[in-house]
Amino acid sequence: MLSTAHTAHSAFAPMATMKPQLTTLDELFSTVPRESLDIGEGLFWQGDRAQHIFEISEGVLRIFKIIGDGRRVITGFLYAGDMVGLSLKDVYIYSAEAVTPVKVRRVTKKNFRDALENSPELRPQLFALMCDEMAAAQDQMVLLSRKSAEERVCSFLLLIAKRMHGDQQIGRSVQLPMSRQDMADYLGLTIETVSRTITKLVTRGVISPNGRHAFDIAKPGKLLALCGDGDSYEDAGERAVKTRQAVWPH
Amino acid sequence: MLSTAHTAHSAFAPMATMKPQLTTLDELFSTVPRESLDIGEGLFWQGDRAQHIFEISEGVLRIFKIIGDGRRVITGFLYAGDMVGLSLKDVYIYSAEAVTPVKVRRVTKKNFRDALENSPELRPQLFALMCDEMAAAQDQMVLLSRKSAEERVCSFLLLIAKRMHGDQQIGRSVQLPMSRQDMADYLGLTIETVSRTITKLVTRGVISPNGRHAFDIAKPGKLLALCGDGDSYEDAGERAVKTRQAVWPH
DNA sequence: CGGAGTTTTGACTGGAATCAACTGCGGTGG
DNA sequence: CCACCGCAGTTGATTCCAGTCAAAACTCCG
Repeated sequence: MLSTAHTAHSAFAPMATMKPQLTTLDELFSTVPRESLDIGEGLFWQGDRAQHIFEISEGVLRIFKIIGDGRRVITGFLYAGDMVGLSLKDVYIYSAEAVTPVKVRRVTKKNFRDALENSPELRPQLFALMCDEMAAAQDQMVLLSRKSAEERVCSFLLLIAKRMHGDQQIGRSVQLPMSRQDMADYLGLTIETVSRTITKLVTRGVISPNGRHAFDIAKPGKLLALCGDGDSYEDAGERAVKTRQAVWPH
Repeated sequence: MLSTAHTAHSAFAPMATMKPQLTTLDELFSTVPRESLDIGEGLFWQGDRAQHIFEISEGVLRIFKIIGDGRRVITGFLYAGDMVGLSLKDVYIYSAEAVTPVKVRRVTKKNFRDALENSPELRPQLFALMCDEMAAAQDQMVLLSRKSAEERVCSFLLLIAKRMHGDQQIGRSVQLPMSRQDMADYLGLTIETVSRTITKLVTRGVISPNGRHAFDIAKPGKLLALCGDGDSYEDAGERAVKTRQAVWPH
């Protein structure tokens, strides 16, 4: 994806290792056969010995944790191209299940480590991936910590809309393959609140249903305004700093 | 921008660089002079150009995001030994302020990248750090998504108690240098709810105050039971998997 | 057509937020 | 030394948003 350095590189050192030098993380997985998961099937469970790292090549996966009395928290939905299983622990600290039919490829942690050590080009890619994941986790903390039910649902619709269109721009339609329960467990709400909130958005003409698991975004501007990210500092530059200091003086 | 081409040569020509090989991340920072921050002083702000990575050598820092209308979410407290500023973005996506007087060292992102590329020993350390951070973020999502006010406060007390004693075992006393407002913004509660919850814990004899910003843990077992992590799957192994499948069948 | 699972809708409850008053403490200066 | 101020924290009264409990409606199947 980035970097054209490998051309120069391979000219000097193709023989340094027996393994072929990789230039993208995708290539690492591309030689492995794909495995299929049915809807609802688990890829691994919280507590399993963590021996593999997976790349999703098709479908949607949910990642979740469960605490004592059965409360479930979905910490993320993963789409084609995402990786899962990255961790230094020797057991997985969360579970992964298929939301839709899923195809994945797996490599062992050892092979993954070796590939990284052998390819300087892979490392920044992994670093970038982990940073993105961290940023997403922080956005989710903001959502769970301070956003209203309506803001949460709107944020979610926008997130999935972006995901579906390659993170570039927001499309006019959103597919929501997951159940209302999944959404609730991701947004820190109940299934009833999610349902009511969606109904309200439909009634107000912000979105319009297209079956139960798809919506058209009728008023993208309105949706954006309702998601609670305000005049988001994300692209406001210097001015943002001023404002922020005014709001939180010390 | 993040060309890594030069490292390709280093396999053949380790002398190509003047820099000494480092074996721990600490060493990378150890040559740089320390900077001091007063209480409440900012290290950097959300939106600033991200040019440095910092290591905290003393004190406590708060990391937070602010959304439009002034809502603040503290995504973490950092202690001596922690690093901050890791990101691939060219601007910081959160702000960092001193909770107590703080001493930090900084290195440029470029130096940081170079050191990583030159030292195979550093990379797993960074990877481990990022994985831990990710795991902490997920635990925080669980807290914010599904825990009651009391569970949140108890979890927080246990977290800080662990932090203070080098992550090994929980001490009998907890120092809370941050204000109630900071705690509230970290736990997704209001200042009043934090205060009331602490009062209740004191009344019930679970903890006992030691000034306003320190507590003794009178009943560690009780505190652990109240934190909401239940018969935590974290150390339950195989049995946990069974139970989980029973609770969340498909 | 029927039945099970999912989603929606309705009535009511409750836990944390909000609004407001008060307390305690540390610093400052008369 | 202590009266005063300002701030952080506590406590109390009330509100409200989302949760809970319950039932109906819709879908997807066989």
